[in-house]
Amino acid sequence: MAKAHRDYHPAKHTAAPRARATHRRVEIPKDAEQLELKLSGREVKLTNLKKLFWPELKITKRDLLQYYADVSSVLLPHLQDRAMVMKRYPNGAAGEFFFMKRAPSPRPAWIELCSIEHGSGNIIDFPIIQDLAALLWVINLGCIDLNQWYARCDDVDRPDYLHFDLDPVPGAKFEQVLETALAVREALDSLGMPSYPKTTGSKGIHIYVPILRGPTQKQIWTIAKEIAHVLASANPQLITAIYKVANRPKGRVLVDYNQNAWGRTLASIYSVRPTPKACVSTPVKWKEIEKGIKIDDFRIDNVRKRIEKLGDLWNPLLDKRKRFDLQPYLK
DNA sequence: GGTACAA
DNA sequence: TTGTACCAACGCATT
DNA sequence: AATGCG
Ligand SMILES: [Mn+2]
Ligand SMILES: [Mn+2]
Repeated sequence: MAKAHRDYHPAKHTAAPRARATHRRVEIPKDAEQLELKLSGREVKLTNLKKLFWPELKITKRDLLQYYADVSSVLLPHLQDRAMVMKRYPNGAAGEFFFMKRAPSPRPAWIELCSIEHGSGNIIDFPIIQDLAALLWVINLGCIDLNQWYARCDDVDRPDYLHFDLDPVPGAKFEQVLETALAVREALDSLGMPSYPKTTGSKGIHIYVPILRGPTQKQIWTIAKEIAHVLASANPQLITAIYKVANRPKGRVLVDYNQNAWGRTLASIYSVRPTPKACVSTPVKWKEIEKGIKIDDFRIDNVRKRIEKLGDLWNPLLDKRKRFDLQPYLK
């Protein structure tokens, strides 16, 4: 394999034979402490099912697994073919966490891998979450939210989207995040870029733009940076794009373009977050942002009902067509 | 959450 | 048998 | 070259 450098990161996708049936509702029993589930012929062992992941809310690890099983049909397409960074909370939402990139062993033979060479020469075998069995396997490891790469495994330096990560600087209220989101949409509209918002489930909003695959992550970063700085200068009382924390004016909303970088990730759509109320990163309509929403309107206990009603509002992010062509904007 | 290894 | 360590790492900006 | 940042 050729050596990795800034704009070239070889990767190899190790795929097992596919068994990707869409499932009827999978029901995880409430009375078992551990069990093995057989899903399309794949056995996955689920453990510590009665452990309280949110003690105050009486939400168990079993309940978290059940949530992910229930949303899997809308979630899995967004994870397809992407390396997954695991953020593991074996002792629940308030417990300590650690990041893990290598798919741990032993593991089921059907866990697919994305082997990515890093600039340092390190080669890391990330897991890819391709089906319900793999999803439950990774949640059982203690993952609460899911953090997948922006680029698919067959070309890990050419992402499928550009995004803006809106973070309130201390002192800023969520209303300002909403206002900033609308300003970002307006700027993207004027460039002809389609844009889709979701709550992060934590404190901010993510806005994604589906793009035609082609530009490198670095080129996408450059464009996002330009847009963020234009927005900040046009709305200096509301928005900042300053990278250094100490120089960042208080009470503004950071339009963080810096996450558009190789090997970085954000919490995925439909991820439960390790917050006190078990909030979920939830796609919303621009109309809802205009009307006003709150982060904790969307939680592990009510998002399933919303999905039943609205389907996957981010389905356009998966569309092969109707993706924005950044080519004319590349330097 | 699960393994490896030391005590 | 129990206890503890381990489990990631990029690249750009600033200094 | 080392540190800060997310
Ligand atoms: Mn954020
Ligand atoms: Mn951020």
